[in-house]
Amino acid sequence: MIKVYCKNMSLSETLLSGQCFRAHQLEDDSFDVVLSDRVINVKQVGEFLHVTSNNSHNLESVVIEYFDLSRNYDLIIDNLCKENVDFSDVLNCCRSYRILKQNELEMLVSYIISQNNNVKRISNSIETFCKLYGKKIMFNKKEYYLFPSYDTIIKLTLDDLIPIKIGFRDKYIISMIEFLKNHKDFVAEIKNMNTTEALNYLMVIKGVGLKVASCILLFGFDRFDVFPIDTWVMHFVENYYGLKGNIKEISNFLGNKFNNNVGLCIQYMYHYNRNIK
DNA sequence: AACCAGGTTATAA
DNA sequence: TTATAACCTGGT
Repeated sequence: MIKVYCKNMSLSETLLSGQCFRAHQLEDDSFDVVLSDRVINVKQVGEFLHVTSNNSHNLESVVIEYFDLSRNYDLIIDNLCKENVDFSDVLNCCRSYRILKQNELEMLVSYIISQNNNVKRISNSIETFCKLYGKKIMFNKKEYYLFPSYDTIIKLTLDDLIPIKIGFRDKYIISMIEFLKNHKDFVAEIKNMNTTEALNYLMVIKGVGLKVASCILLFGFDRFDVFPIDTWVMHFVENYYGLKGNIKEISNFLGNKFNNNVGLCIQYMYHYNRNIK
């Protein structure tokens, strides 16, 4: 077991907020979480995370990256509070919430599935997908399945997707697969792009619009200058700022307000509206 | 029994 | 260029 310092972070708030579809809460309030290459059990004890895993190789750095522990959220939030006093109560409510750095390919598939869908069904679909096509991991006498590899995913057909129960989104996954076949190194490619380039690159895939592409960049590539505006955020802006408009108008409003941290702030709005208020 | 869900696409005005 | 219907499916 290793202990990792996680000042001012809330594990449960972070994992249960809806950004991650593969965290399992256990009776002792710890979580089993399936990461890219391993399963971890993580429990918060004060300002530390106690972590075990089936694979202890580089475990500390893996945990630090996944929970984004090297970023100074207090500093970011303090600065945002100064610039946006009218938003400070939301910011302060979200101080212990972290943006996870999740697997890129998993984010791509997960957020394509997420459109016009609910969290429970999304989780079920992803779980089935992993069970069918991912590598099995035994951890604490339980079965877990890693997210399927690139090489496995690009071989899948429309028929292979039937048991996943994703309805009309199946053709979008096929479009993604065709895209992936031509871009084996898409992760490295995106890392070398600015955010606008990366969004346009991803939106070539049928079923990936601005919202889904933004979520992929936010949760998979820790890009905070994106606009993951969904129905929850639209409701928040309407209730909180009395602003009604189309996505473009809301984007302009938020972009001018929050600049390079607009993605983080929008995620806080989502979190605040859906999980706190 | 409808209604809705972390949207996108295709079509029409 | 902007607005609106249609979309699989199961959870509530």
